[in-house]
Amino acid sequence: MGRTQAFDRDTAVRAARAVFWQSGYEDASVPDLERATGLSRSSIYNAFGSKRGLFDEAVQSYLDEVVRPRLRPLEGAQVEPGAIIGYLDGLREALAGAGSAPAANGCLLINAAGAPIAHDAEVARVIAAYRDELRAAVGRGIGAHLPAAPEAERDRLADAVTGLVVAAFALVRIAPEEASRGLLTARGLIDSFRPQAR
Amino acid sequence: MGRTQAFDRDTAVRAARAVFWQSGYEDASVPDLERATGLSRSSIYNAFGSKRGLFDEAVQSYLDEVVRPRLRPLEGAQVEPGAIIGYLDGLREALAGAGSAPAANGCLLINAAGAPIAHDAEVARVIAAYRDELRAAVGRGIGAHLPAAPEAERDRLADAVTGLVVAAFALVRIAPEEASRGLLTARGLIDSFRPQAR
DNA sequence: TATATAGTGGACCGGTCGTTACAGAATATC
DNA sequence: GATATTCTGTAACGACCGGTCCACTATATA
Repeated sequence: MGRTQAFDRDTAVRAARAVFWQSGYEDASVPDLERATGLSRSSIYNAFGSKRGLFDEAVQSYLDEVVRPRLRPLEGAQVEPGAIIGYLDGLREALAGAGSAPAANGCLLINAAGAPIAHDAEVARVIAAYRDELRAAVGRGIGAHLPAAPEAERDRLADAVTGLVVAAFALVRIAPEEASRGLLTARGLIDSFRPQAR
Repeated sequence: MGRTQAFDRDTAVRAARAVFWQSGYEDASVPDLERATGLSRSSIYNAFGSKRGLFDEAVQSYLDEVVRPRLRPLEGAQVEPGAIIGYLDGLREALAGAGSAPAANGCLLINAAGAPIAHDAEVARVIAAYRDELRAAVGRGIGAHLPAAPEAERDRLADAVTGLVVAAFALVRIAPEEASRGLLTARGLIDSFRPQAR
C-alpha cells in the first residue's frame, strides 16, 4: 500500500551525474542537484540518504554507461588492429567537443578526485581499478595493432599511451590544448612504431 | 615614523605557500593561513589585501624558488647530455619523497588549478606559460642527449616526455604510483631512442 | 613626549554549505 | 473510506567561509 514512487530513479541519477561530471563533488551543491533532477530536497534525501549516496550511484552510472561502452572495442579476445587508433581519435573528438558535449568535461572520477573526496578510500579504489582496466585495454589494442613488435617495446608503448590518456583526462579542464596534444602524441608514438614492425 | 614591520614578509609568504601547495586555493582557509604564518587575521589583510593577494605572492615565490631552480640545468645554450635524465630522476625522487617533503604534494599551480580559481584568466595564463617553459627546457635536454636523432623524432619525444611530466604532476595526489610510472615511462622512451641514435 | 604606524584579538557581517524536521497534499493499496 | 507511503514546501540548524571593523597595545621616529 502507499503511494508509488513517481520519478524514475535512473533518470534522476543521470541528471545528477551530469552535475557531478561538470562541477566535481564539492562544487555540486544540493540546490544544483535539486534543479537538475527536478526533485525536492526532501525527496533526494528520502531516496538517496545523502549527497554522497547520490554521488556513489552517479559514479556507477558513469562507469556503466560512459566508460565501459567506450572501452568495448578493446575488450575480448580478438581486437581489431585499428581499434586503438579509433579509441584515441574518439577520445580526442569527445574531449574537443565544443563545450556542449558532456565528455568535454573530461572524466567524472578525475574531476571529482581533485578535492578532499579523493582522500576517500572507496573513491581512490574505484579510480585505481578504472586505470588498470584502461591499461589492459590499451595493451590489447597495441597488441592487435603491432603484432610483430617485441613485447618489451609494446609494453613500453602501452605504458606511455595509457599515461598520456590519463593525463588527457586529468588536464581537459585545466589545459584543453595540452589534453588534445597528449592524445595526438600518443597516436604519433604508435605510428612511429608501425614502419619498423612491418 | 611609526613602528617598523616586525615579521619577515618572505618568510610569511613561504609559510602560506606551503599551505596553498598542500591544500590548493579553495581548501586553504584564512585560519589555516593565520596558523602557518603566525600572523593575525588583521595583519594578513593589512599586508596582502586579501587571500587572493597572498596567493599571488605565494605563486611567484613558488616559481622563483621551486620551479626555476629545478629547470636550471636545462637552461642556457650548452645543456649537459645527461641533464634530462637527471631532471626526470630528480622529479621522481622528489615526488616519491615519503610524504614529508613538500614536493610530494605535486605542483602548487596544478593543485590550485583543480577548483574554480583555475577559471581565473590570470592563473590560466601563468599555468600556460609554465608549461611552455617546461616544453622548451625538455626540448633542449632531449637535443643535448640525442644530438644525432632526426628532428621530427626529437620533437615527438619531447612532446611525449613533457606530456608525461605534466601528467605526473597532475596525478601525484590522486594516484602517486601512476605519477612515478609516468616518469619512468618517459625515461624508458628516451633510452629506447638512444641505441638508434648512436 | 607626541605621534604615526604595526601589530593583536574579538565581534560581527552576509553568505553558503549539508542536513534534519515537520506540516500538508497527493496517490496508492486494503 | 481508512491508511500507508510518496511527494512538496519551507523553516531551521550548526558550521564554516572570506572579509570588515574597532578598541587596544607595542614600538618606532621627530
